[in-house]
Amino acid sequence: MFEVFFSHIQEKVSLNEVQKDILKTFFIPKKLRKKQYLLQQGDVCKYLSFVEKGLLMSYNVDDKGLEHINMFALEGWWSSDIHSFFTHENAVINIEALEDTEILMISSESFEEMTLKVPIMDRYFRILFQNSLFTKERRLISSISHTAQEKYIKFVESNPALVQRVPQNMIASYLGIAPETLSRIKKNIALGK
Amino acid sequence: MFEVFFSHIQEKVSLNEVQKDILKTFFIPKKLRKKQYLLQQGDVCKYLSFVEKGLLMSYNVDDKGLEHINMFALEGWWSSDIHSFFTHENAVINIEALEDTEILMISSESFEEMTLKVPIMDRYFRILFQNSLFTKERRLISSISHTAQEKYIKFVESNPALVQRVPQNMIASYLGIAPETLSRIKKNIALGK
DNA sequence: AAACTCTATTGACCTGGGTTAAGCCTATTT
DNA sequence: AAATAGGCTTAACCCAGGTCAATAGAGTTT
Repeated sequence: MFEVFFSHIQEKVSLNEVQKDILKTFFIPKKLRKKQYLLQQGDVCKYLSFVEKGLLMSYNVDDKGLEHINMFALEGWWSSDIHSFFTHENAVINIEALEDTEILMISSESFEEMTLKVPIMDRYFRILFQNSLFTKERRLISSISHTAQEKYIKFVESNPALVQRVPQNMIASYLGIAPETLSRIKKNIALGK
Repeated sequence: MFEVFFSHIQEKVSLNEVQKDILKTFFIPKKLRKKQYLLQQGDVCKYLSFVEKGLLMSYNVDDKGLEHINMFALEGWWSSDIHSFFTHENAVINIEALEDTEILMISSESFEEMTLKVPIMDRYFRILFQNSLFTKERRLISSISHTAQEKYIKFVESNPALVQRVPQNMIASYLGIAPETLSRIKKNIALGK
């Protein structure tokens, strides 16, 4: 159950067996069925979750009632409404399983305790957040300076696994374009642009 | 010189005098004149900088030669090309002073050493990055689901200080809209939308 | 296998905001 | 104080991509 988990953490910091055993006590394994919610907008996000197997997506519904996918989380990714998790304010996103999924969850109280008992986890999450930060930065730049077609091409290049596993209308939503537009883009690309 | 600096850090973690003295040895004070570059696209970003006084902006030039402002940094904010700073790859952004500015800089080697000598700084930066992460997330959601006018109104609400200190065309660039559009939006708002 | 439900495609039409270009106003610079 | 530059506004025009609507598989349910 913890294979993917420890291997991902050890890409960033090293852990000894004692630390691993302590970590295991803080995380709760959970299985989600396809289409099952992990979090609903308006609830407080009590857990930060690591995907061991499967696929999650998070999305928000805007003031006009439109859904926008914010992020997908494959094996080895974390998912949560970070703001809600750390402040206990209401979540602004929904998290849903796109496939049957196995996760490891930690509550915010446990998170606090974990960083005190295994301080190197502050370092792990510092590195994790700093990496996500620059990925988001790139996405933000891309959302402003690229055309819909350029965004799609970049997405396919950097997320080949998702293209296989996620329906096309969800990729459109993630890219912030209409599904009809994505369909036309694919046609253009097939015709050699 | 370190007043704003320590007060900001101590909003997130507490430091004793010994830790403060150690930290002081890692940071280099520097003064920048208005319009002076702190970093240019293509160079490696050697420093992470904290703004004690003044105002920085970072921007990138896209494939089409268009400039996009990514972020402003007022007193109490950090600025750098995080990715370049941590990986030593070439920076994709420029950082420039919009006013005469005083900063505290730390090199990446010093950063590493600092986190080893004062491990609570891993925690400080974990919290800092996690907060920036959710701010970026919000901006990304906003860039997709709001109209140009809504984006501007939100910006004014959440950044009143910047509206005073930054020229309008730069705010337009930050919001990803044409300066002409922003001018029209302000007119609309003045006319009661 | 018929009835639903989801997803993708295609066409016709429309609009928010980009582009181009001109003119104006306020600071700097010389 | 004249010249130059940077910033702001306005108008005319245009287009990438959104919206609406119809059609058609592909997968599920009864």
